[in-house]
Amino acid sequence: MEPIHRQPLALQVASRIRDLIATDQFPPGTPLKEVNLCKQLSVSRTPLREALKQLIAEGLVEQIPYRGVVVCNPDQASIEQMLELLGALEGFAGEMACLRATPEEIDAIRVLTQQMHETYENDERLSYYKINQSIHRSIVEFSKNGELIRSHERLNSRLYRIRFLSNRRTDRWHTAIEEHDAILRNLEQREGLKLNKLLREHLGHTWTKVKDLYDSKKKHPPIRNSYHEQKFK
Amino acid sequence: MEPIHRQPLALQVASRIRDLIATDQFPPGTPLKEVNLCKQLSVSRTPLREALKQLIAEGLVEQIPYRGVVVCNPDQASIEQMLELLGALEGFAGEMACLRATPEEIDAIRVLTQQMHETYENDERLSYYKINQSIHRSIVEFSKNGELIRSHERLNSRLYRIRFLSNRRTDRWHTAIEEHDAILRNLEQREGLKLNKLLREHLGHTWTKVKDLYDSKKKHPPIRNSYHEQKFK
DNA sequence: TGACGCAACATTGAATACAATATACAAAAT
DNA sequence: ATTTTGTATATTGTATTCAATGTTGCGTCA
Repeated sequence: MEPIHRQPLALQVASRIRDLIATDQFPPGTPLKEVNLCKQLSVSRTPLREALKQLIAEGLVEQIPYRGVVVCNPDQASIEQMLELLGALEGFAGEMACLRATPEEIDAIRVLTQQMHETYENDERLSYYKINQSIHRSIVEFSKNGELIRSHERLNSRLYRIRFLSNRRTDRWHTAIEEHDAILRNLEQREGLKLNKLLREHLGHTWTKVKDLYDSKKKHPPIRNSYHEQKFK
Repeated sequence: MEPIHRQPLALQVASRIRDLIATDQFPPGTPLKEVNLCKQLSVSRTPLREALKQLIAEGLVEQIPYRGVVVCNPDQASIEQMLELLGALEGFAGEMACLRATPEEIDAIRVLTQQMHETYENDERLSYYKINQSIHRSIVEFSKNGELIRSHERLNSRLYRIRFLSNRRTDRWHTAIEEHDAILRNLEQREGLKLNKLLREHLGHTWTKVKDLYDSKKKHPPIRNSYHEQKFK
């Protein structure tokens, strides 16, 4: 029988903060002050600190001794590295999925790819983004490698926000969909090596999108709303 | 001038426990009771708990609510998955290293490989193990991808103990060294794809070694010295 | 004899109190 | 005027206390 899963407070706090970061409510640079957060989340410092420790381990926030925890603001270089690694993980996952995915699972990808086309027709960017995420997550799941799935999940969550922000760009939308068609085809035909290459390239293109976003930001630097932001440099 | 790096207590505690697990002083199944460890390490529960949270995030220990933390005892399936992922990471790292390693860095690998030969001649297994680790770690470093390096480091540390234990087997030693020669050759000639494949296969062979160890353990189950061990099942 | 219930104990979860450290600002010295 | 230094304050790091939960073992009752 399925055991009941408990959620210690620290875990709940961690997921909440994760969400707040992913949805840009805690943008990079935000100082996560313990007493403030305690009040906002109605928990005491102990579980909050344990949650922060977890986020530190995930690389979502960074800690400076006696100075506190701030939301990470990865620079271009580390984002490029993260996407490169994500590409490697997904590529390998795709290769394994070609060996291990069941026909039913491939059907599921087919359905999702079809839905992705529909979001394109209807210009629904948010749905597109979510379906895109689903497809990639599914492919990784079908590798049937739990470690790989967890690694991917963690890295992906760190990139969630930045990829979401770069999703507004519409110029690469069409080619992205074509790439997904190719991904589906190669999965259907169990062409592991080709799928690996495709996925790595696909993520490489994501990097160019993100890079454009960054470059345009540099020209028009956003107004900072937190006077604390520069404190830690 | 080089800044002084502080080590919060929790971090120090975490590395200490990590070492204790890697060196098999805390074998799988060992319950990590907070008050005990506090006394042994002379710290209070708060930093200890934060350290444990970190180890949980790393996957080195697992926590059951209200029942405590125990050293993970990964089964064959998850070890296989971990090694598969490690192979993918190292393979990809090797591919990138072919693009990015400097000649001096490749020289360093050459030196290490030579030293590895010497440990083989002199039958020094511990040195062999450590040099082997150095080579693999170096290749990953030469990928110049910090994210990849950290992911590899974490996964590798989880496998440290089990690989160390399986290092006693001597029958695959010679072929392993030959593989390392091939790895060096392909790195020198910047044959990224071939090196990728080689490294993945190399790790695949590690799996067969580990598997043999496991299988022999099954026939002669070790005597358990902790009466708590079975408490959590 | 075996199952159930209850109580005592052990252990973790959470909150609070206290100590260590860093920052900011003002006063004093050059 | 500028730099330095001391002190107040804010914030994190650590220890301790209290509460919640799980386990064990014994006694009672069918």
